[in-house]
Amino acid sequence: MTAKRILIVALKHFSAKGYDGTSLAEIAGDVGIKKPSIYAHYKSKHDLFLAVVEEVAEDYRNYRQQVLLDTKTMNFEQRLYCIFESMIIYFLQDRSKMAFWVRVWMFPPVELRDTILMPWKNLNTVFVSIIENIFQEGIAKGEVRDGNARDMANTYLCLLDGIITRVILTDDDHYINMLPQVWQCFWAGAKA
Amino acid sequence: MTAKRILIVALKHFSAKGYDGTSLAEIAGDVGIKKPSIYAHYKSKHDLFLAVVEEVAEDYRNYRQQVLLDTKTMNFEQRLYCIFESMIIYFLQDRSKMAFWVRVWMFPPVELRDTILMPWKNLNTVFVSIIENIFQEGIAKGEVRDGNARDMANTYLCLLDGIITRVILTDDDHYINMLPQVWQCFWAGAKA
DNA sequence: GTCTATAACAAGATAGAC
DNA sequence: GTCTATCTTGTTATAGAC
Repeated sequence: MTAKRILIVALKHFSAKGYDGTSLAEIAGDVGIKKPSIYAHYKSKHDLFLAVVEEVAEDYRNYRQQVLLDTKTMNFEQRLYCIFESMIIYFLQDRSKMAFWVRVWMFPPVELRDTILMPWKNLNTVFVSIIENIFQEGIAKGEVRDGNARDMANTYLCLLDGIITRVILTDDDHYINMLPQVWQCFWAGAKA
Repeated sequence: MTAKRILIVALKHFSAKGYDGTSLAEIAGDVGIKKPSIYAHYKSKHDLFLAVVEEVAEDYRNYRQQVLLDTKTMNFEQRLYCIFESMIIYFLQDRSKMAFWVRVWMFPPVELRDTILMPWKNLNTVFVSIIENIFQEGIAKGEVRDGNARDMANTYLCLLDGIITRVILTDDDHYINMLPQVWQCFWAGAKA
C-alpha cells in the first residue's frame, strides 16, 4: 500500500528535518512517485503529518502498555528498572522514531500545537500516576525508602527524559551501556 | 543599535517556531523595519541565526563560569545542589532563551548542524569533567558515597536535562517548585 | 540605513488527461 | 492512482533611489 510507504518515508524526513524543513517533493521522490500523487492518499501536508503522529503515538501506547503488563509480577526495584530500560530500548531500536517523537512533543509545528499536545499531556499524566503507584506500593512494602511517591516518580521520569535527550545527541551506544550505572546512582542515592 | 534589536527579536521567533518556521519578514515587522533592511546588518538568514547562536552560547558560558566560581567555597552537597538549581533558574528566567537553546542543540537546522554542534560538544565535555571532579572530591572527603564519579556526574546531568525538558513542556512553575524534592530523591536515593 | 521594486525560486495545492 | 501542467503564495535575496 502506497499510503503506508508514504507514511514511513515521511516519518524519516520529518524526524530528521522537522515539519517546516521537509517538503512533499522530497518525500514523494524518496517513495518513487511525484508530489501530486501524495494528495491521492493525504489531503494536505498537515494531514500527512498528523497521520505520522498518530501512527507513532499508537505504537508507543501499545509498547508501553505491554511493558507495564510484562513487568507486573516483578518486585519493585526490578520492575522500575525494567520499565526504565525498556523505554530507552524502545527509542534506541528506531532512532528515527525517537527523534520524531521528541521533536514533536517539544517543538510541534505551531499551527498544530494544540491538536498534538492535548492527547500527549494526557498520555504523560497517566504514566506519572502509574509510576507513582509503583513507588507507593514499594514504600508500603518497605522496598523503597519512606518519602513522597509522586516526587520519586517525577525524579524517575526526569531521569528517563534526560537520558533520551542525551541519546539523541550522540551517535554511539554510550548511554545505553551506562544505563545500569545511572540506575544504580538513582536507586542508591549519592549521600554517603 | 538596530543590529542588536534584530538579534533579540530573532531569538524570540527562532525559539518559538524554529529556523525554517521563521521568516525574515516577521522579524523585520516586529523590529519595526522592512525585510530588506535586515541585510544592512546581517548578510543572510544563516548569518543572523549563527549570530543568535553565538550570543546565546556566550551568555551561557559566562553564566556557567560565574556559577562555578561563586560556589567554589561551598561544601559538596551544597555546591552540587546550587549548581543544579542555578542552571534551572538560568533557563527559567528567560523561557525564549531556554527554548532556543534546547531546540538548537537537539534539532539544529540541517545545513548548520556541524557548525553549531562542534563547539557545543566541547562545552558539554568540559561540564561533565567539572561535575565529575566535584563528585570525586566528595567521595575522597567522605561526603559522597563510594562509587564511580563519572557515572554520578552523568546521572546528575541527565536529571538536569530531564527537568529542563519537562519545564519546556509546561507553562507553570511546577518543576521549579519541586526542585528540592527531586534533588532529595537523587541525593538520598530510592533504596530503603 | 531604510525604503520600494523586483528578481528568482521553492512551496503547497488543484485541474484534468490517462 | 499517477502523471504533467499550472496556480498561488511566500520565501530569500538583490538593485538602486533617497
